[in-house]
Amino acid sequence: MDTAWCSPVCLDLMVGLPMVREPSPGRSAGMGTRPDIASLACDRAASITNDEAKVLEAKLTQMSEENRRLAEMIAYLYRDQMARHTLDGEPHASTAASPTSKKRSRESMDTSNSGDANSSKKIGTVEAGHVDVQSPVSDGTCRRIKIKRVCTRIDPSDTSLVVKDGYQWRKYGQKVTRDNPSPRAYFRCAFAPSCPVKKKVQRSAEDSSVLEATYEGEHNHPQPTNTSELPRCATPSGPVPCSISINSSGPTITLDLTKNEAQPDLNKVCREVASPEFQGSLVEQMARVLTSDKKFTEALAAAILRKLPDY
DNA sequence: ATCGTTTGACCCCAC
DNA sequence: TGTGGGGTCAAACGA
Repeated sequence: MDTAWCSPVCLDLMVGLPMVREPSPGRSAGMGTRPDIASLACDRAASITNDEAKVLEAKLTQMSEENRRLAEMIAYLYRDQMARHTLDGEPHASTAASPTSKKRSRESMDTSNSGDANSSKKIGTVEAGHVDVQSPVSDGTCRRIKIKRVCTRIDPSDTSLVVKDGYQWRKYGQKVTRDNPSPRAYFRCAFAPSCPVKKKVQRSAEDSSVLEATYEGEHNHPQPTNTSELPRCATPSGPVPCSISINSSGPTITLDLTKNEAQPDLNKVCREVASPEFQGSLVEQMARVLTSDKKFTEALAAAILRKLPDY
C-alpha cells in the first residue's frame, strides 16, 4: 500500500478570491432583490472600453501563465514520484531473504539501500527507497514487511534524532552500533497501540548532516495529518496528489505530497513544475472544479464588478 | 499523576 | 558452544 508510507509535506496554495464581498454603497442601495451577479458582470463587461478590456485580458493572460507553470510543476513532481514507485516495486536482489536469516536479511537490505541513498545525495536533501522482505510469523507462514529507508539532510548541530514524517512516534531504545559512532534511536508508532510500524533513526556514518530513517512495516491506521477528507482529482495520466476545495475562506488547492512513497527533491520539483504537461493538467483540474462551483462563479463575477467603474 | 525519554540489562541470532 | 552485536524491555527520571 502506497499510503502506508507518507510524509507530512503538505502545501496549501490559496488561489481563490475572497468569498465575502465587502458591501458597495453605490451598489447595495436600491437593490431590493439580489440580481444574478454573473449576468451583471457580463452586461457590465459589454460596456467597458477597449483599453480596460486589454488590461484585463493582459492580467488574465498573466494569471493563466502562472497557473500553467504551477500546474506543470505539480505534474512533473507527481510523474517523478510515480516513476520512483515503479522502480521501487521491482524485485530487488536483496529482498529474497530467507525467513531463517533474520539478521542477515536486515543487514543486506540496509547495504543495498544505502547505495541508492548515497547516489542520490548529490541532488537533494531527501531521498527514499523501500523494499519488501519476508518475515516469518507464528503460524509458520511468511508475511511481507515493507521496509523503507529515508535520508533527510538536517542541521549538523542538531543532535536530536527526530525525523518529522507526520506520524507520532514513541522512542523505546537507543543504541550505539559498531559501524557508526552516532547512536541509533528506535521508535514505535504511537498513534495506534496495535500499529506494528517501527522506525530506526541514525546519522549517516559518511555525512553527519544526514539522518537515515528506516521504517519497518505498514501503518494500520490513517495518517494523523487530516488530508484524506478532501477529494482526489483525476488526470489523463493518473491521479495527481492534489485536491481542490472551496470553503468559506475561498478556493484552496492542496498539494498533498504525503501520498507519495518518496520525499520530493526540491530541485526536481522546480523542474517539474515548469513542464507544460503538468501545468496543463492542473489547469484542467482547476477549471473543472471552479467552473462547476456556482459560488465561485458568483464570487468571480463580483470581483470583476469591483474592478470595473461604478455604474 | 501522567506521559515520554533515557539507559542499563537482557534476549536472540549469526558467526 | 562461546562470543559479539543488534534489538527490545523496563525501571528510573524529568517535564
